Amino acid sequence: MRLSRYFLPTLREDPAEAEVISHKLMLRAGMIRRLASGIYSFLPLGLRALRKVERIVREEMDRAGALEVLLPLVQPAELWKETDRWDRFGKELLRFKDRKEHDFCLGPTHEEVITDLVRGEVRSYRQLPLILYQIATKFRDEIRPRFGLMRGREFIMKDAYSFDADEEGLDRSYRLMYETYERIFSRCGLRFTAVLADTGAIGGEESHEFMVLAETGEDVIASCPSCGYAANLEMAEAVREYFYPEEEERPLEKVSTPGVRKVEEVAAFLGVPTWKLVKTLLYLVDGKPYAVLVRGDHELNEVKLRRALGAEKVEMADPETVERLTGAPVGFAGPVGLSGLTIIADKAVAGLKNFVTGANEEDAHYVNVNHPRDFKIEAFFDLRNVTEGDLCPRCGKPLELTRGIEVGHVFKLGTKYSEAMGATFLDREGKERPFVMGCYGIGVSRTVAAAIEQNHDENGIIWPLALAPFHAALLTLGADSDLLQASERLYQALWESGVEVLWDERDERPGVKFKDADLIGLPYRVVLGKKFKSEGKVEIKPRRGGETLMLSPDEAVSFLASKVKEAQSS
RNA sequence: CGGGACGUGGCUCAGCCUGGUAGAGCACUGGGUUCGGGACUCAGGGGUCGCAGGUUCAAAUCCUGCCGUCCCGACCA
Repeated sequence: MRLSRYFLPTLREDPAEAEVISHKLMLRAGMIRRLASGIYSFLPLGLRALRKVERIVREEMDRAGALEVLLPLVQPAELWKETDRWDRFGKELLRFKDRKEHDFCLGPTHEEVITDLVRGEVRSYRQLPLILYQIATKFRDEIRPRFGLMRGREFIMKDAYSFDADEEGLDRSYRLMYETYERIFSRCGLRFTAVLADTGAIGGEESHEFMVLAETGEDVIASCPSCGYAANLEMAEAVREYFYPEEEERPLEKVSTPGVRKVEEVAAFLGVPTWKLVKTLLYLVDGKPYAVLVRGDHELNEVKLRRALGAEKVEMADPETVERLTGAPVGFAGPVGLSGLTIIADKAVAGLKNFVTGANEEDAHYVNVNHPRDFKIEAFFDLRNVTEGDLCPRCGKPLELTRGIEVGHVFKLGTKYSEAMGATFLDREGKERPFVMGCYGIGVSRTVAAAIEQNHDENGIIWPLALAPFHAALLTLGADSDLLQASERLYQALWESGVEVLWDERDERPGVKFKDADLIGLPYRVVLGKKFKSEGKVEIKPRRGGETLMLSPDEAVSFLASKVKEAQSS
């Protein structure tokens, strides 16, 4: 492609709308443009990168024996009512009516549609297992879209669904998809890890997330360098036991703490360490009030809370509810004297002596609180986020916390959807049974952003060869006809030998070409300039750094062709 | 949904507090010089100052409402 004829509007300055690096760079490199909040157009360069991811996904899914379909974006409400998700799915489900006043939604995911398709067509265990997938646009009306393609409302996703006759079959399909995902992200040239995950709103039994490791990731991963255990925060079990020093229980005492609410403020005010405080968090769990106790220096994890109580929905009580339950404004809740709700606690609270809590009274705290002397805890659970220093639940060595971007998610769904929708087949004995299902997603557009988030420097993107929109940039520095003719011959020869090259033959100064080349970050930069005129050599420089090669045009072609071939066969 | 910030040529922003003929840099068009890390110069084109109302002799500027965008939080592949 000749750059003078390409559509590549690069920006020299960071656009005001972007905060994270991948978003800034994608805008600056002319890959995407925003149409509305969380909704983006792909420009030619961005589309080429997207297609690279899609192609790898497609090849690997096909290799695994999955079959590609294309399902509708617009879906009728009736289908969603069958699984009750019409009511249960939050506002992310964008609903609307057609001209006949029939309810529809934009598909945020396609379990209902695929289950409907399969229940109509698949009758026998002999047709199983079946794995169907699509690469398509999804729409989720996110509460707060942000970070460009990382959390858009409209996005490209690969979603796959497996149908098996039994649990063993599901295990095989799940394993197959897990391995396929490892192949996909390896081929993309990304550093990633698979972690244990919660199944969330989609529901199901077992789940792993595939995380691209990047400092700027939204998710925290707990991993164990010794044994390879890895889980996201919701799943990482806090196994560390605390043995508190023997202390005599001192008498309960109410102290005045005017205007002091936050843990750090209270600790500083009373001159005690933050771990001697116990936070009392008020929650509505499926509508019922709970007081949840967590040590002052720990953080409650709501997903753990939901799971511990087997609840559908947990939400923090609003200030009015807090006041009604405790008789005090937010910031002074405590377990002593609380009634009409259930008190539970994180395990780390067990055995803590003479701690500090709110007094359910404005500007007052209790000191020397003791359990069970002063109040009663119904049950202890693992409710807190692990922190640096927590121990691996599998091998007991210290855990490390790193950040990642979720690009893939695999679930075992079981029969949740097939039962709800009456999707059944006849087994060997002629008995009707629901399909045992799995579902497997990859955020395709997010993967592009994650790749940039993981691979960039102060000058721009540094594409992994497998995802690069072009393999190389050819810069012609100068406009004399010899140079242009030699460049054109090289350009043709590169394409003919399988090297996708973007030729910058614009009438621009060298600095402009170098800056743009760095910004769009193609893996190799090939320069024809002075050295070519004097010595007949072209300059090849890897974008990632490393030595610059001076080669003849023929050598340059075979060098780049071999690099490309190498990457494609890995 | 709560809190905060912002909205002025395609982009980045100044001007607003203290009302008085709409600006800069980049980008774009034409000329000249330049040519290995975002050149210089001359001449140009391009703006309902987010929208609607109000105050005023006069509103980008002050007031009210709405819309949009971004950030933090709750939520989520």
